[in-house]
Amino acid sequence: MPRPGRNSYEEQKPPYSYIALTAMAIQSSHEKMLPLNEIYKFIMDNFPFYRKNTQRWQNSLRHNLSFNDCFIKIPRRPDRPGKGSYWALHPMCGDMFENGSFLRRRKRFKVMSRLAAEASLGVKPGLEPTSSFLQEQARIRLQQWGAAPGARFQPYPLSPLTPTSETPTSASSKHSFSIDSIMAPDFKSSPTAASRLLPQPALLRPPLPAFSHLAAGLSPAALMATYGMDLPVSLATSLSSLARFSSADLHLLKPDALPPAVPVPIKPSPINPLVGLHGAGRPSPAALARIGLPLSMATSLAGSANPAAAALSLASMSSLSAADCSALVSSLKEARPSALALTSGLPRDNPAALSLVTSLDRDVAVSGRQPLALPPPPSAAVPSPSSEPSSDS
DNA sequence: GCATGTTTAGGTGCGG
DNA sequence: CCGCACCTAAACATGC
Ligand SMILES: [Mg+2]
Repeated sequence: MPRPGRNSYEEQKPPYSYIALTAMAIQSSHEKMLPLNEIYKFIMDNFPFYRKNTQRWQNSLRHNLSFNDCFIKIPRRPDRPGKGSYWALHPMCGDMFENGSFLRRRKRFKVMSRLAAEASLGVKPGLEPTSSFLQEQARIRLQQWGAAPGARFQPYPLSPLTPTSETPTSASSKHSFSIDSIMAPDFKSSPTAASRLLPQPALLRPPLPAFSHLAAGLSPAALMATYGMDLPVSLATSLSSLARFSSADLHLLKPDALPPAVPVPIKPSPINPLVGLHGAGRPSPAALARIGLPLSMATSLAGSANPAAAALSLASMSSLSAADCSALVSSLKEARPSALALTSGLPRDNPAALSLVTSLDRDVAVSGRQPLALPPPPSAAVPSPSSEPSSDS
């Protein structure tokens, strides 16, 4: 029997969960993201208990990374070669722990499931049971595009702050393809399905300058969650280090200051970096980005019988303008599974689709990075005369 | 083979 | 009893 006095620090299991340990490791890093082996190293350096039986607990830890939505992968860019992705905290997960002691957790963080997404979008539930339907939809769509090289992407409304009115989307954007042709192509393989995709405007990533004043203060990981493909770590770091973005900092984002887009098959993470701007526990405007959206808020806003009231309540919680809020709420209802799918990944097994996507990304790099007029900086909170957030129910 | 991820499955403990 | 957070094992895929 082990002596009570002898098995102290090095043999005692720390009272922290794997989630807590991993969050500690990630938050201790300057960029708020770490590769797997660095997470290992942090835990072993700081908790001698985990210097033994590494195979066992590391298996559990990897399970936690995959299973828990609060951990997301940040794709590596060519300027950071290495094994595996970076792991970061989901920008929406906020303060997972009471007071930050890592000992007690609040509610489990879960992003919108497929069923919830379809329900909030008013879409017929599909047949595939897997929760990774976003990736699957992306794969299917891209294969279709690969078969039809002239096709173009629907712009995805990732950031509601993106001035969509200024984007070169023609009136044909209302020519929506049938949702059924996306959701169940295997069951509806009519020849018109592919042609119905046909005229589509170019894929638009939210252009950085449009909301770069909001990028100031975000972690590099949060920025790269959306711009992992386009944003070098160094630029993400310099952006996040700004206390407040001013027009004098625009030179950081001049097109010639940005490196050329690199056609690399990297999965963009379906995360919007604008989250977390309004304090812990507060839903940010980006919470309406449909992706990475906490289920409770997505359903309540999308399902609100009174969109105007929902927008008003959102305005009271954020510093967004009333117009932005109403646009946000309405766009939530109009979101299509294809828009979700577009953000969720690239196929590695389809060269045709891959080349198409990378070429589109080059177009985005040119057209999406023109210097834009900055939206007015967030002023004081909206007075909101009827300040009660009427989340009808 | 090994590192990195994803997923399924079964188990424990706690609180309503 | 149930739901929930958490733990552990293991099968499996993928890329180097
Ligand atoms: Mg995860």
